[in-house]
Amino acid sequence: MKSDSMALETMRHSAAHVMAAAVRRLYPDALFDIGPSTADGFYYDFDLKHRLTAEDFPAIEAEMAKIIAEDLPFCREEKSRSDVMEMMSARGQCYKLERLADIPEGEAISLYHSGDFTDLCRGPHVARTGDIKAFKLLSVAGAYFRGDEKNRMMQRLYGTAFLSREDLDAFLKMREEARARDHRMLGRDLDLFSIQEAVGPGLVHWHPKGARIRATIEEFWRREHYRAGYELIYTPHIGRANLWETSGHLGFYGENMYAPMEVDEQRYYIKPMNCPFHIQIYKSHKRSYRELPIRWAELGTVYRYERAGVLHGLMRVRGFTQDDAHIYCTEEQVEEEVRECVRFAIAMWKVFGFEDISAYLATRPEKAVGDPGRWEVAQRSLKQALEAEGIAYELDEGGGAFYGPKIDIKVRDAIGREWQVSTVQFDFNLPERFEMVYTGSDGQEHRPYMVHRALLGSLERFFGILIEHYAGAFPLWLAPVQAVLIPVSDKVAAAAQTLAGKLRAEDFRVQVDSRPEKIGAKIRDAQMQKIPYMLVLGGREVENGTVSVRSRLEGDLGSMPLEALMEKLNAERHVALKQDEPSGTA
RNA sequence: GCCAACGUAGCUCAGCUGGCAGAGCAUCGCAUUCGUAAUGCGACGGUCAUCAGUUCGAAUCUGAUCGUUGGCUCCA
Repeated sequence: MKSDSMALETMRHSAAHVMAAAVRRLYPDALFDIGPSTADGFYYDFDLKHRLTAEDFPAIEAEMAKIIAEDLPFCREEKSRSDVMEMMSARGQCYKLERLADIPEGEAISLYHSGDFTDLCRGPHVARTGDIKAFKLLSVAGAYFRGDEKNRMMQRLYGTAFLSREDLDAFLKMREEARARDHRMLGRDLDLFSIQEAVGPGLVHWHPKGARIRATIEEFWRREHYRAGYELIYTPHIGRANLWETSGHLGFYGENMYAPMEVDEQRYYIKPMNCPFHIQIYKSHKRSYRELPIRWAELGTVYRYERAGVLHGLMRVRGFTQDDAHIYCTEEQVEEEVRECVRFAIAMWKVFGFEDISAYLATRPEKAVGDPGRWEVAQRSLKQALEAEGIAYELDEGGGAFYGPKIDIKVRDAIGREWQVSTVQFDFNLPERFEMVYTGSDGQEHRPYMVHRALLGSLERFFGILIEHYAGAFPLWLAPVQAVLIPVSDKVAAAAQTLAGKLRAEDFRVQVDSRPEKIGAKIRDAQMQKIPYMLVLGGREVENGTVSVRSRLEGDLGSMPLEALMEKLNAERHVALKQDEPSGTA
């Protein structure tokens, strides 16, 4: 397995060389940067006059196929720095010269030759170009030299390669699958949400069906928070400039904040964060150690200016609602509080069908505020929480924010993609800036520990992930329309309305499709809208007091009495929610 | 913000080197009253993203703006 992945990486890197060689044959003026393998393929960065587009791919692929058919050997050659420098200068390969300068003095400098193509490269490579089994070019995009936006923009050509044709086909099929469940497309087709030019980019409209799902999520979220010992609060959407000066956001987050509005000669900013408001509630009166831990949660809507190029459907927006909470506690309580946060996050994700959960632990960076002893306490608690809950994690040493260490939790969706979602982070900055204190049992003032945490992240992004995870086919408890009633003819239309009324009285979300269409057409529409159940009602059913039930997944289930249907639906909608059991997160 | 591509009816798309704006689906109307993935006929629907320019004439060519997409950078 390990050696397989090594072999794959090596082959992809070699494929990048072959692609570069092909580009050189087709565009002799091309300057080369680097061409590494990536998680699912490879790329190579070029600087060339011709603007590459997907239309150029067939020609490049054909040239690559030719090079592979030539079955050229990859030959390694070590050379002196000056020799390589001379060679690259002669060819005008300025990017290669810069890369050469990066190689530390004393380290071996190697070239790889394959036919007439030579590249400065550490290797390793496959033995011959013919070892590249299956490849395909995927896309072209701009990329800054060395990833720095101050540098020149290169043309990055992406491709992928696999050890077999079957693997490549499987990969392409998976890509197709990911495209088919794109939340932007499903959001429109299932009438869940929209983002409109007339209103502005990154601003989300939740249509009735999307809103119904959101309301269901929010109800569940609130109930679980109360059960877990949180209090819920509401705070304003704007606040005076002075508040943001105290918090420091105007200084270090100002670029992401919207311009202020002036009211009564005071400047007000729309909030990019909820924290200062939560802190103000904390500071509304003197706090005792007896009140701690304090856990306050809010579905807090914030607005952040995100650069135009980064917006993406629901995944990256400019206005969004965080499922935010802040915990204020004593040092003794830190460990337990952090562990509860992690436990709560895991429980939450499992309810929504995400089972594969892992994490990053990011620790103290070079530049940091706060007492190192407190950082130590915080980091230890985060580590212990992950280990106690059995969550696999990667350590990102020095990757924390300047104000505190954090855990980021990631989940894998139904088609294996990872999403970074929940976060638990300490803050040693805001309690100082706002001079937050509590009175201890010793009668002295102490600084509380402060933890920010979001379980779902933002409702918008969470919704996007959820749509793609379920491919729009939501489980019964989330489905905006749980069942559609299909009267066979007008003769039973009234009976259908009566039945719908009975189901609504039991909190089922049902609609009646009374259009003068054939049953087949109504079934088809319901299937395409991914409605879990279709209830066909005709003379037979009305006479017997039954309904004919069709499941979205299993097809025709035959007739059953109304009571049996309700029982079935009830059992199914309560599976995830476990409504009558304690949540186990308190 | 940067590089590139794109923007024609609610949706998916056609519209050739500049010469009358099109189809399917959806919507609406009429007929059909139907038994588990598309009933038939008809109608409505567009400042061709916006604004300038070139031209006798622009959906088509040029520029700017807005927006979208794929990446880069960012993601306190």
